[in-house]
Amino acid sequence: MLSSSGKELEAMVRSRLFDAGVRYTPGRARVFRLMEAAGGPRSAAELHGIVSDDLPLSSLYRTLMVLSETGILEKSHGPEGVALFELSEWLRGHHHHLVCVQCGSVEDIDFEAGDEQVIGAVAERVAATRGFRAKGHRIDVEGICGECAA
Amino acid sequence: MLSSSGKELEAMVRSRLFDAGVRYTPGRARVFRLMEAAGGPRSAAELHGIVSDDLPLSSLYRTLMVLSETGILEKSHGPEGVALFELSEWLRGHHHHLVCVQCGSVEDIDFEAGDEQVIGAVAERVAATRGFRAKGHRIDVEGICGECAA
DNA sequence: TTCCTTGCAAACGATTTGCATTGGA
DNA sequence: TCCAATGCAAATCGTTTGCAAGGAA
Repeated sequence: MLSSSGKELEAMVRSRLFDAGVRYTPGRARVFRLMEAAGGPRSAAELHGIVSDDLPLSSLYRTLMVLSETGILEKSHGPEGVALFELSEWLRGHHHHLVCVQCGSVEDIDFEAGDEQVIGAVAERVAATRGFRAKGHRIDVEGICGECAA
Repeated sequence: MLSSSGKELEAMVRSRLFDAGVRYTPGRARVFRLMEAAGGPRSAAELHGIVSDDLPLSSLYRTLMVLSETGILEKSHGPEGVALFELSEWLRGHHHHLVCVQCGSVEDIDFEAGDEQVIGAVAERVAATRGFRAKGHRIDVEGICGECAA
């Protein structure tokens, strides 16, 4: 679940961009709202498909880069290597992903606090045995989504 | 830890390639041994750096593709989007990764059986609430490696 | 001989960048 | 006025592919 509602999030984004000396333009607002509405990581191509009308790919990429550099979005990569973007954790809240190995869809999923705590503890303990200081973890649950199972 | 030792693994690879009607050539053996020796996922560029002498990138890519298609290797993507390859689970055994957010290095890490069981159960339970049938999971523990912390 | 494999060079596709233009504060 | 933001086209870079030559069965 999102940690705050629309207006609040937008205010947080606006102020972070301001602090970075970057304008909150209509184009950026548009991309931000798309990401807010998305239920998981999205590729530039998918986003472009939605706003295909008047938003050049290069501008979209530039917007995604600015939002990533300012910490609004986080960038990752799907199984085929295409870049995927999603709201970063301080806006969206900590979560994981359900990845369908059949159709490739990716959905956000929230674990319960208790489960998170257990997993975090395991991660820290195991990492420590290698002189590694754990800061966080990323989990992809792989399987078959409802659509594909039907 | 690897589930079997060198000779055994090679025999498994050889027979799987044979079943697929693919030859176990010196070039493929060479790449396989590199992957066996690697302690984590490796990019084509990294591998090429090791055998730079006489192995064209295109041949290396083709070898990696053949080994992936036959299930010897698994392909994923690093934070910058470059393709990474590693021995697949039936050869290497189930494991996870320690990812250093500073230098980008990726090391294999084995969780204890008990921890795996707990995590697997959580993943299945959570996935089920979304009509998703969990088959497995992938965990990246992010943090600072010993080298970078020093 | 018949396929599979290899190397080279060319092709690809996703992403990035140079540059001139537009627009907001 | 001034600097950031935009659009377009061209450039990049990792990766893939066509094609002809080399080799094993």
